[in-house]
Amino acid sequence: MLHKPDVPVMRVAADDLLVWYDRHRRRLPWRAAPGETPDPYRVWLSEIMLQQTTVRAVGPYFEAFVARWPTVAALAAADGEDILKAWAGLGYYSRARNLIACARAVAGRPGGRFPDTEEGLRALPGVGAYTAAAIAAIAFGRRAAVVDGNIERVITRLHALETPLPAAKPEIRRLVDAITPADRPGDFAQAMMDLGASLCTPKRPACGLCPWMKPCAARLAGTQETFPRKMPKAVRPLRRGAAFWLVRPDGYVLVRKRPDKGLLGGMTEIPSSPWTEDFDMARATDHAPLRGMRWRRLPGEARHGFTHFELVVTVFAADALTTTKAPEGCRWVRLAELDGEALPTAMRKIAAVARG
DNA sequence: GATTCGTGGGT
DNA sequence: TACCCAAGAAT
Repeated sequence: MLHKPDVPVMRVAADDLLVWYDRHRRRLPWRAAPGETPDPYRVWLSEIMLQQTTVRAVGPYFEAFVARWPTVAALAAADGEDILKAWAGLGYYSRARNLIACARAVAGRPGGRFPDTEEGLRALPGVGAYTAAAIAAIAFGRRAAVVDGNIERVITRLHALETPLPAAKPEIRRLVDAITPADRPGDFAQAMMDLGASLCTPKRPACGLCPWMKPCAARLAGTQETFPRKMPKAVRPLRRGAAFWLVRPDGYVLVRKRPDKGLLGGMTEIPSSPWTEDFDMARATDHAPLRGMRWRRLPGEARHGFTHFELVVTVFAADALTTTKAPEGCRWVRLAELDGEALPTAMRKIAAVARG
């Protein structure tokens, strides 16, 4: 099944990659200098932030977090709401909720230290197969098969692996495990990720500079850009909804905390209707947080793309009184302090439409 | 195994 | 413009 008589099987040398890495390693805020002992807290925090998130986007967030919460104990002792506010804009907010739970779990362990094995790490909230292996290897020098999106691309090209993702994951893991050295496993993992990020890129890989050019089966066949194979993805539907911008004459606006689970869980929102594909805009104000208001539809719309659907929100505005009580689950926030709230980007776009 | 879960930048 | 993609995890 896996035998490909037309593709020569070549020996892949971990050393060739490590030599390249020692010369070209990226300097990243969370990466310890050569010879220095990595801080498990910084390794963990960066790995959580980097899940499905670019290095560029993570940078400022990582710096802000370690400046404000220098240790896992400090993070564990922090107000959860402050952490959500600091995370706002980075996306995938369940990560922030798991971050809090994980910090508190670690702080409650003997010595307040992270587990130093892949298995122990895997049991922590928000730590899956990739992150557990990455922390074990990078922070604790454990030999572990680290497989992220970069490494999937590198490995499927190296072996010209025809199996489409995600079905290919178990085989990729075996192939990575087979070449992971006992010495410098953390550097090896980071080297493969650097390779995927800088040379073995999705488009126009720089094969001429690659330390693994010779053993790469896809390069030999000239098909490197076609890997990894992937299952076609579903079309993204369009959902619509309404948001309700209620302001008081003294400069307060009504906001609401979203349920802890689900989309934008635990974050602050401009009170909104559900978002559906068959939203009835004529009955939009049925979803308003307060009845009996003179809701007027504002010009323009807020558009935002989520992973699995496209969103278009129509904004309705009304004037409240200084004495208007906030409905259940809602609260008043000073307009000038709205930016400091745990507002996801989608909500900031809605606020921008409302404020003209 | 398939879905759900954000956001910004690159092409 | 309309995709694609990024140091994935939880359910």
